Amino acid sequence: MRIEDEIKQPVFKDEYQKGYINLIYTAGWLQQRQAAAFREFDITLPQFNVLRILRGQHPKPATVNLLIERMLDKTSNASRIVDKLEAKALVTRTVCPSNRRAVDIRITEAGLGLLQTMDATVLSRQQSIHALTPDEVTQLNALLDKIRD
Amino acid sequence: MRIEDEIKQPVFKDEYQKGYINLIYTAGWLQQRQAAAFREFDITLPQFNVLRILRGQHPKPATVNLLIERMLDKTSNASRIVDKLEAKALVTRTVCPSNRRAVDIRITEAGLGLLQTMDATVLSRQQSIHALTPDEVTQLNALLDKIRD
DNA sequence: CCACATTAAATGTATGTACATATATTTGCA
DNA sequence: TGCAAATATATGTACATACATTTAATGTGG
Repeated sequence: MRIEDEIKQPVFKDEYQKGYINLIYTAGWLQQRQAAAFREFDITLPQFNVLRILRGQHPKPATVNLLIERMLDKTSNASRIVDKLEAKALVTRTVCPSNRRAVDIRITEAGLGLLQTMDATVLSRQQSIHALTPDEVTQLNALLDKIRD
Repeated sequence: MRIEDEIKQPVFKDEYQKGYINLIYTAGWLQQRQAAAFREFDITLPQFNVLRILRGQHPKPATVNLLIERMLDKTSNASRIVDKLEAKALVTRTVCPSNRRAVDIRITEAGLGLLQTMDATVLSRQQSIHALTPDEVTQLNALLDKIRD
């Protein structure tokens, strides 16, 4: 659907303003579809992202700092997201022996199992972007990178 | 900066996965820049968006329902955002005379004044998207619309 | 006319975000 | 050595989001 119709704003000042709004709207649209898929697994999108980072490290531990570095939203509060995952026994938290300020965070077997169950679902929710041809995705990536230059 | 470097994930499964992450990351990047600009005006991004919708209606009132229809994030809680704006005397809330379930929300003179002050700042924060040529923005809009088809 | 569904908004609760601050540990250097 | 700065994480507070529930007003079919 055209962005004009989705937010019932018939006129944009120019194509740039439309691009700006379209970009933010589309990202939100994609994220909401993912969040909906996550609900049945009783997990949120940031929690899922943290779990995936931990799987990437497994069996090595990660620290909170490493999570922050890798997360899409750098300013989020990794510590409290780990709290929630720990409460669900999807990760463990132990004081790092070599640096007692830091905390070693590890994904548990339960966490790995959950991710495996979810992989198919999550990937299918990312399918919307496959509406683009390979050339178009490459174009999109170039345009987005240029915006952030 | 390339998205690979920004989130320190050197390899993506394919260009589609990269596109997905790039889209969400770039939207967040843009929104954080805007939020930073808003801070000095003691207003948040959703509050600003609601104010702009109200200015669009002015001098007609809007209802909470109309705000929800027009907001970029449809699921957000318009009622509580209006609470905050009302507390700052940027909007007024009166029971709609023709339908006492509904609430007429109007932007105040103070609200209009704030928006006018902010317009320049906000626009300058949207400048990043002007890194694109007119043709490129048009391409971007077409690609985003295609994703949401 | 009235019970019942529908509609509009507000509220409750859990989670996440943004920013400042606190606590504990480690490091560096006078 | 000892003490200040830096580092790693946690916590406090305000705001927003997501979803369910509640409250009040309106519409509707029997």
